[in-house]
Amino acid sequence: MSLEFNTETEIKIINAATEIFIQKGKEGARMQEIADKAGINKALLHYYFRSKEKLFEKVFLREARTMLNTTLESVAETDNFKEFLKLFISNYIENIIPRGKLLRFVLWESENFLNNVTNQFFEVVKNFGFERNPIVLRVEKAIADGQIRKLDAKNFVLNLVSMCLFPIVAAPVVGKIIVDIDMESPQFWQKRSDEIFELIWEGIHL
Amino acid sequence: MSLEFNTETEIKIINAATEIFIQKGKEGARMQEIADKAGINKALLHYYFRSKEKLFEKVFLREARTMLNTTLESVAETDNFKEFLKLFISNYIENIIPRGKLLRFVLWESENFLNNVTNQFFEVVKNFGFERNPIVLRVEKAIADGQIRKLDAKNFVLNLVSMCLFPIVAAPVVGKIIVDIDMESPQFWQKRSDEIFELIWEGIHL
DNA sequence: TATATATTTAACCAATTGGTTAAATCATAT
DNA sequence: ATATGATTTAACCAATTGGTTAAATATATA
Repeated sequence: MSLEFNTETEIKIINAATEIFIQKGKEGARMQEIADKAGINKALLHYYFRSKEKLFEKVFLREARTMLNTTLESVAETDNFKEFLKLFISNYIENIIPRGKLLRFVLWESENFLNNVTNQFFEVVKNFGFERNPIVLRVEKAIADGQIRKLDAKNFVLNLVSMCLFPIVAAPVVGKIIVDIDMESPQFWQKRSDEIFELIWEGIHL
Repeated sequence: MSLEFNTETEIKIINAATEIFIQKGKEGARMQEIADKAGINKALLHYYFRSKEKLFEKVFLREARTMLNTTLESVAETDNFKEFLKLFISNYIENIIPRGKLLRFVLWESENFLNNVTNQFFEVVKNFGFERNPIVLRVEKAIADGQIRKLDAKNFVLNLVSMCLFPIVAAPVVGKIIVDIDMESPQFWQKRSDEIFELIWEGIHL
């Protein structure tokens, strides 16, 4: 399915729909509200995108792709794995912070589009010029080069990504539960990046 | 608000509602479907719980509480921090695995009930006989006792919880994207527990 | 100007949804 | 046996929702 939107109206619609869908979910969103936010009427909305179902699918897939792109865009190019790690963590967190709600949305709605998400993933990876997940590849290389100790690369990447993403996904709850932290402040996330790096690096360096 | 349900019918309703709400979310759930699953009719459903809104609130808060209880139930009592860590990770993962969908549900719907979730949290913590998050307390004690190196306890706990929860929250997507892993197999999660522990322990022991 | 396309207007529709009502039935305990 | 509360039945309602239609109008292009 093409995810390119050409005409101005198409773009206005998709942007409005994206905002509403992320905010309220597929079931909670209302076609009328989307039309209003796009500054058009319902007739035209259905004229461009036949049904809510089809509109949602386009929105969701584009956003899923955004998430994957954001991930790969956070990968720094450097032969020094220690530096790579430090940069990835701070880049990734910085890039994801403004997308917490989107992340929750994707995780919540993804179950109905699993195969499509898979396809998006491999397309994005290919677009970046890789055959497999470049982060896993990078870790495997670091092991082979003797830059870090032997470990299970996939679980390691899962750990790395988890520490970056989960606190952002769960920010509303975590922010309320853990007192004395302000999850809106850049300092918190800066310090958090350092703490993640330190824990990981201490746990893997030779 | 009381979250105790006494009569058999109340329980049947709450259980049915819980299943449907977790599966379809607040907006996606249908009162008729809940009544059907509870084996009663819509009139009786509204006779017990006046509105969808009120029914949902009770369901959501009880489930949020379940999540928090599950977390604290995973805390093992042992003076040896290394052992504590090992046990917590494997217990927690084991306890959460059957609740992945619930976790997604809570994270997605929580924004409208943030204050209630906060209250639940402190109630649960108090029920377990603590004044503050017992895991954070435990880490602080381990530092004070010289069992691990100095570090930011809150960020450490955030890291710990993230590595346990995120892969379960994101399991549907992750399972599709990372090939060669079967996230349904107990062996995968057993090995994952070991990998998490190893990474953390290597990163914090003296 | 003529033609084609984009957009609005506004009414409309069928289906669904949350919720109500009143009378009938069932169960149970006094 | 009867009184009380639990449950069913079944019809009903108003509001909302996704979606359609047809005619009018605006816009741009040839």
